[in-house]
Amino acid sequence: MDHFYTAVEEREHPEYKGKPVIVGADPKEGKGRGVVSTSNYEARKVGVKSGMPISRAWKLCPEAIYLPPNFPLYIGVSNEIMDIARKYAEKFEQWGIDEAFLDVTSKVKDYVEAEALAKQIKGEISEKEQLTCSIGIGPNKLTAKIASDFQKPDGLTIVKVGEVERFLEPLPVRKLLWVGRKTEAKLKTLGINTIGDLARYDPSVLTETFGVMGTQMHLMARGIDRSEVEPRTEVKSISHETTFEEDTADADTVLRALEALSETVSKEALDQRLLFKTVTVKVRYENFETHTRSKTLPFMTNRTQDLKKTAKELLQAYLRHDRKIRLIGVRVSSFVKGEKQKTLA
DNA sequence: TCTGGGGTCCTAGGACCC
DNA sequence: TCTGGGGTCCTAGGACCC
Repeated sequence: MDHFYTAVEEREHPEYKGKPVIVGADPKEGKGRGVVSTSNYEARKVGVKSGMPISRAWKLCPEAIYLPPNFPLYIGVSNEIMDIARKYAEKFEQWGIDEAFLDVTSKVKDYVEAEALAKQIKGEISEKEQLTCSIGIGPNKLTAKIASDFQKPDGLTIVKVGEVERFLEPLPVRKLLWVGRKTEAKLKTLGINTIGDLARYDPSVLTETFGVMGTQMHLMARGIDRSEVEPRTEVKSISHETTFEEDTADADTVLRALEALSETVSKEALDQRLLFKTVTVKVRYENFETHTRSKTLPFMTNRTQDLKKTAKELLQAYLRHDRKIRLIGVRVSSFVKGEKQKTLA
C-alpha cells in the first residue's frame, strides 16, 4: 500500500488531502521523542521520512498535520485489503501490515496476463477501499518486492525472467531484502555499492565475511531466489514496550510501567488462547544501551500474576539508582495452543 | 537529527541428557 | 585419568522487516 497510515487517515478525513500529514509520536512543539511512522507525499517533498525522529520532522515541517497512530483502524483496513488480494492468489503471504506476496503461477499463463491481473487487483482495492497500492511482478519474491518499490505511488512494474539481472544491476545493495544499514556499511568497505558490484564479487570472500548470509546475498544479487510464498504461521511471541516521557531511575515508576505492560501482554495471550513459558524483559538506558533478560518457567501459563512476578525478578538486575532508564518492555514466547487455558485463567 | 513499537530469524556459548 | 559424539533447550545479543 502507498504511504498506508497517512493514506487511511486522508480517506477518513478528506480535509487533510493536499496537506502534509505525519503519523507518529507527538511532536510536542519539537520536543517530542519517538519517530515518524508514515508521512504522506506532501511531507516527503520537504524531507520527512519514516523512522526519522519526530523532532526533526517538526523542524522540517511544523505546519504538517501530526496524528498519533490509530492501529485498530489500520488493522481493520489491512484485513479487508488482504482479503481482497488473497482471492487472486494460489499462495498468499502477508508481509507486515500493508504488503503481501501473491504466487499467481497457476493463475496466469504469461506476463501479459499477470499485468492484467495486477490491474484488476489495483482496481478492486481502489474501488472498495479508495486507496492506491504499488505492485511488482517478477519470476520470484525478491524481484517482485524490489519491483513493487520501483515506481510509487500507484505503480506497476514488471520484470520478466530474462530482465532480472539488468534490472537489479544499477540499484543500491540496500534495496535487497535483508540488507539493512549495518550490512550496507560493511559492503561499502569492500567497495560494493550496487547490486551489480555484489553480483560480480568473489562469492567465497562474501561467505567468509558474512557466513550463510554472504552466500545468500550473492545469489540474490544475481536475481536468484528460490524461496516459496508461504502463509504466515502462528504467532511466536507477544510483546509490549514503552518509552518514558522522561528517562527515570525511579524504581516505582519503572515497576508500575512494568506491571501495566504485563497486564496488556497477558490479556493478549489470553485472548489468543495461548499459554506461554518464556518471559523476557527489555531495558534501554538513557545512553541507548539495550539489554534483555529472559526466564523460561518450568510450566505453561497465561496468568497475569505469573508474568508480573517473573518480569519483576528479571528487572531487578537493571534497577540501579545511578542509571536512568529510557524504555522497558515485556515479551512472552514459547507458546503452546492451550487446552487448559480456561482452568488456569 | 537523536533515535517507536510490534515482530521474526540467526548465532554462539553453555547446561544437560543419553 | 581426564574426556566422545549426538542431540535439545535455554539465554543474550543483534540484524532485519514493516
